Amino acid sequence: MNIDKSLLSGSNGMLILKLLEDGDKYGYQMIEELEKRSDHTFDMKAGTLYPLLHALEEKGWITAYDAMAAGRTRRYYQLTKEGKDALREKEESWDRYAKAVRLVLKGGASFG
Amino acid sequence: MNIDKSLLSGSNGMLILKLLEDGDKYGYQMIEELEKRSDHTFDMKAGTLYPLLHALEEKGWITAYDAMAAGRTRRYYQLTKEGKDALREKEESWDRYAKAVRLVLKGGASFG
DNA sequence: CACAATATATCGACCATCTATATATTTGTC
DNA sequence: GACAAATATATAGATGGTCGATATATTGTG
Repeated sequence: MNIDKSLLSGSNGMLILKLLEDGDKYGYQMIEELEKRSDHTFDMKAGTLYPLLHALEEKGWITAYDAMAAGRTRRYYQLTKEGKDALREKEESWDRYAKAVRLVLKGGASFG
Repeated sequence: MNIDKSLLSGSNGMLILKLLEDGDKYGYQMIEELEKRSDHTFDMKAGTLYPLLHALEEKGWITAYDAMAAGRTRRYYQLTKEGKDALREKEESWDRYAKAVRLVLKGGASFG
């Protein structure tokens, strides 16, 4: 693929960045919101999310801070400027990819 | 994800099966047609395609036969009944997945 | 008090894909 | 006729994303 392949398998990164557009969130909350917002299609695993959050942090796309809530320390994540830019690019890549898949699935004769 | 994850990263299998719906094809031809039909978005590598074809063959979704064409022996692949069923399932999974991504990207407030 | 739900985290494994490489034939060009 | 480019198939090694399993600690419920 000549389009960002890390998105195609790794669309989870895009989805997490998207969630953070609405405001800071902690890990467990993201799993729940992703499930709700996807109409119960997505069920991201903790074993997927936390390594992903750390990877996004290393890229400088999100930053983390600890805060007390409900008598418990929670680790909140915030979208950075760079994260917003990355999100925009990933959304564009996704649109292109989804459109291309639709073209192939619509299929029939050859194009060109 | 509670939907067929092998599709999400591995949408290539679905796309190949789809191409074969139109008729038998050989490997190199599939790479070219995929590029044309996707409006030059997809550029599948030979190192991706051939292992994939062998995997699809092992699953019984396609069968292979050799034929002469242009003074050269080519290995053609044909979609089986099981392959057609698998394709239908993968298309449904793709629709669900793409719809869920759209929901998240449309985003904004929380859903129920 | 036990148990489920909440909350974060790491590890080992698997699988899809890529790059690089190998090999052979056909077509086009000088 | 020689050579390069395109055609055609194939495998090996590496990378990267995701999962299941596991660990740990707290909060709410019966």
